[in-house]
Amino acid sequence: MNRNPACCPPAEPTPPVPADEAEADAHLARLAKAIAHPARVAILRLLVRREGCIVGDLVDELPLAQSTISQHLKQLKEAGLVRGEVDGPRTCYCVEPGTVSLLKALVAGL
Amino acid sequence: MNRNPACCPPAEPTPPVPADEAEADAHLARLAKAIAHPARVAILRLLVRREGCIVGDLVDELPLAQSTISQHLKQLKEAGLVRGEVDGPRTCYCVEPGTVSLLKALVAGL
DNA sequence: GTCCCTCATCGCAATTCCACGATGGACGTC
DNA sequence: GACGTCCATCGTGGAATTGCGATGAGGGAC
Repeated sequence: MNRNPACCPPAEPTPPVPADEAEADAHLARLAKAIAHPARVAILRLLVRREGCIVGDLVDELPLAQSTISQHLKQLKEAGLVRGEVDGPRTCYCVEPGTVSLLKALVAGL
Repeated sequence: MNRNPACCPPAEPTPPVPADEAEADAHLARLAKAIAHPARVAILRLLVRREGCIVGDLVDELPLAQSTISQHLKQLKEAGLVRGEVDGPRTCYCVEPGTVSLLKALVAGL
């Protein structure tokens, strides 16, 4: 069940740096909002643990409907924390390490 | 304007440690939600910078109504990131270092 | 006492979030 | 081709956020 195809270990371009004050606040707020729900934290953790994950795996692990999980994945993707690549009939999601690092840096800078 | 009375530098009890997996997720989600808005990030940063701050100072710094800022402060307080103490007619807010440390640790542990 | 200043709280409207079932597109398998 | 699996999206309710002005409690100054 732990499929780890060549979908995920990508060379992310760069962990971009925060710009000025207000923009850093806004960026941190957006990233924080992305993980401001227990289900999304759980998803992120699962994706980190096994490097990449099929949606069906997440549906098995979490007590939520498939559509709900898909929605949470969308939010994580829009925040840039996660990437999804179509792998035949399935979709493989994986974390975007650069964005996660940026989040950690922004929080550490508080 | 930078008032720093004896209100704030308190000896916070302890930075409590996360418990099991699901509870850590929930706690991280709650803290993340507290900073999931640019205004709250800005407030937190201001409180860190000058150690403690009167509400009026925040109203001067931020482009928001007094009632809105008071509301954001309430959310930060409920998350435990901030503490408010009445100082005569005013109220002095300051960060709760233990909770901030916990947030940093939880994010770093992703 | 009477003002005035500071701030928390109370509606209220507009928006967004959260969860779900249902639908449908894309892709293998046969 | 027909069928089944996997998943994204739509539509819909209910709840929570976000912003504001208005109100009022609490304390100093006089």
